[in-house]
Amino acid sequence: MLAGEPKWRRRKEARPGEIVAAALEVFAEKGFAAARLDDIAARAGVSKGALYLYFETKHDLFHAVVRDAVTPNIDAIEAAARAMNQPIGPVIRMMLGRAAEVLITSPLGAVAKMVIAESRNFPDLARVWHDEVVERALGVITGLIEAAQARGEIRPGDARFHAFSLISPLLLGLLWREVLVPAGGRPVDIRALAAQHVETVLGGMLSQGDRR
Amino acid sequence: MLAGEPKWRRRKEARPGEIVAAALEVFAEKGFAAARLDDIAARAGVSKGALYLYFETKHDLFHAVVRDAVTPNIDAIEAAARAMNQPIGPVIRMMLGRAAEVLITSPLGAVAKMVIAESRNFPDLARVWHDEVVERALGVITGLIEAAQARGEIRPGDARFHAFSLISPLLLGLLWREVLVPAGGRPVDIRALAAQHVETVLGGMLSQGDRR
Amino acid sequence: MLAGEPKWRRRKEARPGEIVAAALEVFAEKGFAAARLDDIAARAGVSKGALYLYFETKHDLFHAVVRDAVTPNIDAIEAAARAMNQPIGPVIRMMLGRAAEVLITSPLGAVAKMVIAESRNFPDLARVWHDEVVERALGVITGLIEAAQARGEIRPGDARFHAFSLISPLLLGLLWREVLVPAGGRPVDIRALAAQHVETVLGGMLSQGDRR
Amino acid sequence: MLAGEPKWRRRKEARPGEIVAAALEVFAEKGFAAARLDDIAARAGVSKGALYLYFETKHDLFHAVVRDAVTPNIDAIEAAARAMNQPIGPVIRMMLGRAAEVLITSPLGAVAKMVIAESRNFPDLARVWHDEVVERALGVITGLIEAAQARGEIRPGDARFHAFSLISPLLLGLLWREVLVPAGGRPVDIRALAAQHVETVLGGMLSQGDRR
DNA sequence: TATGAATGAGAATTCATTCAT
DNA sequence: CATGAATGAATTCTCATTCAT
Repeated sequence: MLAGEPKWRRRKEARPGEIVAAALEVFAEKGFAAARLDDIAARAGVSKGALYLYFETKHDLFHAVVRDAVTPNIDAIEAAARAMNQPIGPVIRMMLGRAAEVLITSPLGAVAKMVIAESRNFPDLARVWHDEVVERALGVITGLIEAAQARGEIRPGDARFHAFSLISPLLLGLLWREVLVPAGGRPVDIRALAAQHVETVLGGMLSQGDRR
Repeated sequence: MLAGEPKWRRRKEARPGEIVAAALEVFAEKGFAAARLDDIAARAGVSKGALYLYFETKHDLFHAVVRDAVTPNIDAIEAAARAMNQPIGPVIRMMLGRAAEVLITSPLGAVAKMVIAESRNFPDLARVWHDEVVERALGVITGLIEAAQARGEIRPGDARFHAFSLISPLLLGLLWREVLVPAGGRPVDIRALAAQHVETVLGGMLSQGDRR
Repeated sequence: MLAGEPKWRRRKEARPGEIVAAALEVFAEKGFAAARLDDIAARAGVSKGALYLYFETKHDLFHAVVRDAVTPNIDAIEAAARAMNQPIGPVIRMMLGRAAEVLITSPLGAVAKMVIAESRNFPDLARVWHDEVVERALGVITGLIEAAQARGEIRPGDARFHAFSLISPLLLGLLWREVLVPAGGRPVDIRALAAQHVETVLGGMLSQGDRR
Repeated sequence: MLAGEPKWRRRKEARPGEIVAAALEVFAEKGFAAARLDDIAARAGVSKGALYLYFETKHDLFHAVVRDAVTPNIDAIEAAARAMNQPIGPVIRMMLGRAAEVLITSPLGAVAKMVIAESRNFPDLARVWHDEVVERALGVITGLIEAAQARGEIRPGDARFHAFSLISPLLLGLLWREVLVPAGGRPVDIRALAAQHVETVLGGMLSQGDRR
């Protein structure tokens, strides 16, 4: 070994992130209960004991995984809400396109699966998802629709239901990819699905004169 | 315990069903790994050992739970496919209404959650769902849409994507009820959601002359 | 089914014997602890509950198996002791030949294996074997040798050791057959082994003038 | 517990040996199936879980016990084969004396008992014994005898049977000590038995001129 | 008598967590 | 900080024994 070269590099800063990343993989693969800390430690390149330097318990680590996946996306959603005064058609197209992009490229799908699976065992995580992700995204879209209805761009009808109508194929696509493709289902082109869906729904939602 | 009350009673016929019902509850509540056979036995009013008279392993019992929930619904889907030559609007309205009814009143929601959660640990169950439930339902609807497109009732566009568009809010509603309502989310009226959604989507899908 | 023909034949008398025979097979195959009463019952063509009509416990059944194998052989040994006043050579040849025959054709080998295996868990069975089988057989032979020594037919030396010398290859052959042949060992011709052994040992034991 | 006394100590090197030793005791006492890992752990001064740090399963531990007892004795046997060109009488006397010593002072007796008991459940262990212990020892002695027959020192006759004749009282003595002495049998002086037996058998085997 | 469904104590095995090093 | 040996509570699965039928 070369003198002066440290046996291992101190990475106090990086460690928690690496552990969370490894944990995400293992939790997504096995589910919370079936995931073994041994595996997570091994995948993070760390000893089992080291996990406990950064996280109090397995539950704690799971929380961190979910929160870490949620946090960055909150801001993205908030930002999207700025463009609220544009004509609704292009706004919706843009938002769904962007949302599809996020879902495809981030681990949100895997985390969503975990939250669904463990919602009864970790009610607080389900609450975080509800409050910070779902309700927020839904609120933004519902707000856009209500404003558009007020302007006469969109036909009357429950704005929240309209938001559900718009978002839901993304969830379906997500779970399809996470659950059914590994089981032999043919892959779904989420972007294309979202694009066609938006046009269909806009076609049904927009007032006669606003079809564009 | 009342004197003269037998410690147990022979129930060979009824037992498996009772056990599967109890197992469904516990698995839905805790997930596969976290569910304890003790709890399942207790909820079924049976000793732990009795479980093994009817099911070889915990895995086996889980399989039985999923299959028992799937089987009866397969026929319902098949039956729905008969009405294929009606004008598409009423047919779609009827089918989605009926599907919403089934999802609301059957344990399919809970089972879907379990399948999503354990898709990696039980790939064969994910496959059963894919083949027997999802692909089948999707196939029926896709077929209807293609026929309607051939008749000029529905605009061009990927028929499978249209089917996704139609079905997806049901999945969202389902998971909303299973996951987010217990976490404090406000309940969703799945029937009303389905009703409004159908009208919106039909509005966007139907050709100009067919709006009805 | 022919009228008048009983569904099954009452065999109150035969049952215990059939059960013991089945138990011998299973115990010999698996050992006491690993033997399952289910298997014994099945092999005896009887329900598990029926076992308890004839034997109080699994231990009890094991006792019965060992005793049933031992009892008939005791008399044979006793009978052999009558011929004690013949010249020793032919007597020994005859006795060992007969013993080899018994060991080859009776389940004594299997039972011996069981007794060896369970001697610590069933000390009383080891005692029965010691008292009723081993010590008895040994006593007879030791007596014969002592008498022959008194007559000057056999050289001086510990008569009991001489008895050990004579008997031991039979035990070896027995265990060879039970243990090593199933593991790939080449079979031993116990009769031939006994025959050659007797001549060798007699050659060493007999006084000079008595070689015959 | 004394304050300051650690709940456990790191013993990575020593542990496996300690556990195997404890396991040998318990297996020899109870047999494989009836031995409880709890007992083994307690006797090794270790927690139940620690067993699984060193051995995958109970079967695995049993294997280790048998192999550990066999291995060192293989070399001893091989070494004994060097002296092959001496006159046969002294060689045989020496070998049997040494063998008796090994059997008396090593746990081979207990292990032999276990192998006999579990030969059907662990056929591979029976095979190891056959190949590594029995056949090897027998081979050496058979070889010696054949050489001596070629030199005319020993009378004609099946050399392998002669080897059986020589060895068998050791097995008898062994099992006597393991099985019958605990059941009340009077102890056997294996050394004296071996000594007298060798002389008797040599007396019958050696050619006329070679009696020494 | 005979059955076999049901029991429940017990055993092997796993794994989150701790702590001496 | 970091390690990983050790712990022990928890869990699945087995099987001798019982007892309603």
